[in-house]
Amino acid sequence: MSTAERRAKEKNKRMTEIQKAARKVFWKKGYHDTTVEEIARKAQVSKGTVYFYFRSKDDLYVSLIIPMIENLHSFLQQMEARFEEGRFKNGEEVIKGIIEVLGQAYKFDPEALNIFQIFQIEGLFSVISQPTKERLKKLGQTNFKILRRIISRSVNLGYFQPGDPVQLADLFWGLFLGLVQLEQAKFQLTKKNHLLEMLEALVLSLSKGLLNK
Amino acid sequence: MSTAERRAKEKNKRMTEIQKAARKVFWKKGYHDTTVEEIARKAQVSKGTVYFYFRSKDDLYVSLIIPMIENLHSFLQQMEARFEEGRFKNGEEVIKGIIEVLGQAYKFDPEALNIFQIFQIEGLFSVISQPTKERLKKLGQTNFKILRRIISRSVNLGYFQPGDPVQLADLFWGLFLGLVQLEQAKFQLTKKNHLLEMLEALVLSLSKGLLNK
Amino acid sequence: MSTAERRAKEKNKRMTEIQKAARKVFWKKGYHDTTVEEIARKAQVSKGTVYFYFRSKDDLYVSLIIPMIENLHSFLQQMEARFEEGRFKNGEEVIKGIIEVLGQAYKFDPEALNIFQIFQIEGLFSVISQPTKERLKKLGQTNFKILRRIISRSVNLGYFQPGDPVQLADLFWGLFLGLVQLEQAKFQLTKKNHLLEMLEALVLSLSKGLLNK
Amino acid sequence: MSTAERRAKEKNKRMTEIQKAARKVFWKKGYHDTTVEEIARKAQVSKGTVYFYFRSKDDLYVSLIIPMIENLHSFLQQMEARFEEGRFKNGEEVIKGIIEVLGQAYKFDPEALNIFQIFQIEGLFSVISQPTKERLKKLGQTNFKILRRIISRSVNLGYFQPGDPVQLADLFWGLFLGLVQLEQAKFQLTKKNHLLEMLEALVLSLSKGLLNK
DNA sequence: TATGAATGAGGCTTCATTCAT
DNA sequence: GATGAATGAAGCCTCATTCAT
Repeated sequence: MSTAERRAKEKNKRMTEIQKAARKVFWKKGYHDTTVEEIARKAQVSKGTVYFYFRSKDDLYVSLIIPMIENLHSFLQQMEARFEEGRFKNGEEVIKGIIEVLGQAYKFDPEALNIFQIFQIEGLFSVISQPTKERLKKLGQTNFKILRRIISRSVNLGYFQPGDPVQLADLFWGLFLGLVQLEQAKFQLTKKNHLLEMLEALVLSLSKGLLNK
Repeated sequence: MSTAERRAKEKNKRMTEIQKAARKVFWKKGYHDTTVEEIARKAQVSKGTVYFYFRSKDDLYVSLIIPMIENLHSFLQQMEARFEEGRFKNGEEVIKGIIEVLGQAYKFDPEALNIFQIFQIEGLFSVISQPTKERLKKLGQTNFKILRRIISRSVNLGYFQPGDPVQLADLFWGLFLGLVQLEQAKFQLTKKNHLLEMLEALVLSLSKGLLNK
Repeated sequence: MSTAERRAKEKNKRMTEIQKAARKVFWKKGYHDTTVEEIARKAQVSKGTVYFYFRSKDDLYVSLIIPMIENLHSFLQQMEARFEEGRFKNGEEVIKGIIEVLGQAYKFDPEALNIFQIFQIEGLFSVISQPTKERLKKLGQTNFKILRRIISRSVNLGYFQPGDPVQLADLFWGLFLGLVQLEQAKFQLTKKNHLLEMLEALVLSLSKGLLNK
Repeated sequence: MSTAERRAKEKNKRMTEIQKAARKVFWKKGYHDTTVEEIARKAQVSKGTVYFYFRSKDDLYVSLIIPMIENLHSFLQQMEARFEEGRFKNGEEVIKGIIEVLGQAYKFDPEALNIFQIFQIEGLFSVISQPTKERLKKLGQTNFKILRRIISRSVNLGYFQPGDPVQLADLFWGLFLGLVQLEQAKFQLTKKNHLLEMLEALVLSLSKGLLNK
């Protein structure tokens, strides 16, 4: 390994460590109540170092969210591809598929997902700078559009009962967000997380209601 | 009307005006990014006046939420009473009832409801002071308990499919929260609000999935 | 009694009540931590009323101190007059006389005396506005000069041991201030006040030390 | 000298500079009328820097006083030790010893001593936060107790006239406080300080009055 | 006269960000 | 590259004072 490579690796490691620390603190205290100071302390580096790797607090924050969204994007794309290939034979399988994607995203990085919500409710919070927000918005919307497309085609295929596909997508998305939220609130008390089980239960409930049988 | 009365009315009006302004700003920017300065400006009063009517920023914030929670409490209590009187003949009616209550709460004060969520995700945000949080927590939990009780009895009555009532309550609550959230995000873009329609659609979807038929 | 007289009396009563309340609060909390609000509340009047009778917080504050200084002035003048009349036959009587004057001043208004100290240590505190301070300074110095004159003559009469009369005056004055201060500190704990006894003891101790025998 | 050492020294210097500036301002204007702004300006640093070195205004304030009290504590302990060793042959030597200790304390840091008084009259002023006050109180009381012990034993040894040792301790302490105060007030005018001479004179006066001969 | 709502200057403190070493 | 001291903008809050009623 060349010196340059080792350097790059070393650099990368530092970055990752800072992000790891940042994730913990952001997740525990929220954006505003998190100080760069605390992140630096937890990452065992100086404040200056944090600013060496990240332009700003915002930047660091977003760096935690992007992978999460991209990950979700990747899962959704895969699902859409499989959908196009005709792998989903009926509505129940589609529901299961969607729920699975959401579950995977959650498993990928539960903490990032939590942070991700903040972005989702950005109508409520302007936790991040306007340009950053725009960038995230775009990414989020792209994902949402894929979801809509899948649902829309499911309706066309007669898998789902006729209805507004946008509304159905909202239903899924909102359900998911709400449950994550709720789980988090409860997690504070019980330190146990039931989201995955919840999602399972959801499949059963919804599959009987939404489907065209 | 006596002078004293007019004064009292005048005073009350000012308070309401400040709250109105506060609601707008809190709702637009979130707790942290809202400055008392801006609230005062929007309410066309001085900062001092805000502090004349409210002990602190927290206090003002909570003053917006409490009525909402209490309102929800009242609706839930009414529903529970009706439930005890045997007014709900089957699971579908229970679902409709619950959705209706949530819808009423939303209609009562859509903005407050949004703010209320912040409290729901308080694990993520420590947006408000500890004592204030405790106070809200208690109120919120009481409401949640009523909801659980209703669902639990519905299961016992055979209205709903057997299952964990807590999980079902979570399902409703999470669904509701998530949808409100989503609607708000969309409201930012379209300025149109579909929550009530969404809730309607939800009745149909869920009633077919959850019910014991 | 004419209407005008009754009015004047009524007015005077209000003022006195405010001063009474002010004295209590100033004495308990000190100048800075006392709010006009609290004085008004304790006097059962509105804040506006306080400002009707007193130009400012300073003004009210000083209004409590002036009588105290004037009272001391009067006592000192009386003593000096008696001294000139040759009523004090020896140094011990002079010491007793001085201590008595200080004791009387204390008895006259213990609280005001406490407040009065603040003025004494005005080198340390600029609790009051400059012009007000000047005014008080002058009054205080006048008193101090009388004290010096008495001591100076006592030395000339051979009552006291030769020494700088200014220094002796300081000794008395400082002793008195220090003791009052100490008593106050202890008063916080024991709620008992021993100043008068202390002054008695002082006579004994000093009379044996200072006198020319 | 290593870079780290130089840095540490530099840092220490800054702190001292801030304290120096703070002392001047606190001493001139008193706690309340002193603004952090002014201290920062006088120390030629930004407000933020003051808070980098001191947690709060209180903290800075106390940092000026503690050394003084500790210094006094050390002197008193030394004296008590010498007392126990039988170094003080008679009452006059004890008085001289006490006065000397007080004089040393004054020499150590005249300004801090002045500030210290504010604490002495804390019944009157609640100049500092409750916890801070408690901390100071304890330190102050410890010193006072040593003084009392010395006096108490002096009485038992027949050095002093029978009497309440607490009262005698008060006498010394009050005298000292009062004189310091007075000197300070005069210092404002003459810019000359006679405290040490005053203390000398005091020895003579008191030694003749208090002693058992 | 009396009230008390309203004001706004000013104080303390936090913290993201910069920069000399 | 890394550090951490230094900065200063900005936020919350208090309270003496004013003024319309």
